[in-house]
Amino acid sequence: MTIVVHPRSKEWYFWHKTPIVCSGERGRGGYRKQSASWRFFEDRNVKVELMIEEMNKLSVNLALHACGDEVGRAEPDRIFINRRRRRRTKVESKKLMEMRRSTTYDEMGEIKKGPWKTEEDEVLLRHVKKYGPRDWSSIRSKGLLQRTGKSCRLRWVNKLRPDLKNGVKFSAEEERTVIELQGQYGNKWARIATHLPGRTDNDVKNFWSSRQKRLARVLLSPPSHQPPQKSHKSLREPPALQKVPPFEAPKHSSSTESSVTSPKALSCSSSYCEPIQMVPLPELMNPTTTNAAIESATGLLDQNQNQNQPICQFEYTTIPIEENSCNQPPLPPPLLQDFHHIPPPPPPLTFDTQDIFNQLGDPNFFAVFGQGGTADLSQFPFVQTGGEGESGGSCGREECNDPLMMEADAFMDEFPMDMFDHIEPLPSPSEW
DNA sequence: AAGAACCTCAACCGCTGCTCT
DNA sequence: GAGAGCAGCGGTTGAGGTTCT
Repeated sequence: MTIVVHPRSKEWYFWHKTPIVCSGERGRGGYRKQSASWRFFEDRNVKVELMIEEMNKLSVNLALHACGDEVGRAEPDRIFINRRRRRRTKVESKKLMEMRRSTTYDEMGEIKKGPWKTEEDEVLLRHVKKYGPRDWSSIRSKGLLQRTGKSCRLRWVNKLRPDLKNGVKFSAEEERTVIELQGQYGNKWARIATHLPGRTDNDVKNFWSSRQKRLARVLLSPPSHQPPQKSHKSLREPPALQKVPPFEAPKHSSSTESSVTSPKALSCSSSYCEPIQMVPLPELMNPTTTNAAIESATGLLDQNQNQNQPICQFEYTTIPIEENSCNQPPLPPPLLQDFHHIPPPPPPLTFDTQDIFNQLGDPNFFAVFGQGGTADLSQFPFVQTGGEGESGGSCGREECNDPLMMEADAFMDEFPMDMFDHIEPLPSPSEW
């Protein structure tokens, strides 16, 4: 986290993954490190004391703009942080990128994070040339780069190492290899990568992860809602997904494991593996066969076929599916191999504004701010604490009394309309 | 044109195991 | 043998790009 101050506008940029813009007039009394909400910054390694001191010195008030994931509001003594996962528009993304490119920011002695610059790569390459790919931490101790040894090593291994197939998609052969080896070794990406020249463990991991997500989505999407590829996904399937020929792959031998929910069962650690015939992935795209295949593979068809609403149990979850889709002839069990590693369906959107307010209703939520306790709730304008307090004043609208009733956009409406007009790309440093 | 959904990939984090003192 | 430091690994996150609505 880095703090950037614009000398003219006195805007503060708290540089994390995304900037938070702070500007405006100072309230009476200046800032004090008082509110538990400062923890928000402390957790991000912001030098809070310095920040407060500087803010008081410059007489700037703090208002948090929505320029990324963090959204909040500030009052003279405290800051209210909310988090809102909002996808940036293209315009916002461009602005952000422009800001990042044009901003030179004070390192304040902190470790640099984020994307690598060409100059940094060059420094790293020079170091490796001279000393070999080792002593990563010495790069920082020698003052060559403000990066951790870990970060340097990662950069070298994943991007700078010679003979890497950067930007080259996995061939069908490579995909086959990964699938096969994953079945053999489990998620030992580094080990798998040793069989793939020019590929890193990160490459393999990313490939596998993408593939799993894709498969999971295909499996979880209701068959009846799959018109002749309304889902644009399979139109964009990578070639290998469509062309991977059948191949031999190990199979879990334990019949009891096939429907077990333990994640341990996901990897083929069993010593007894027998080769099975794999079904080409395009089969998975067929909604009429997929669910039946799952049922067949998990051995649940028999259990459920008498029920009115057929259920396809898949690993951890139970998925109601369309009646007719389970009446299709099942595929042979080998298809199971491909489903073993699919994670349970993701939870609902993790951290949107509604979640925030749900959490605000939970007394334990504020424990994360360190000073815990419901007594602190009064500091938060969106939480009804029973008493009147000053909290109500900061809200100014009756609907705010019920956090659960407050919509995300209503929260945004709390900001002055012109506040967001303030967000403009920083001028280039030369103009400062 | 704008937004949503999805994909890819770079980079970070936490943990583990190894090596050295 | 204990502890510190480091390298490596696997999981996760988030930015940016692409495609579709």
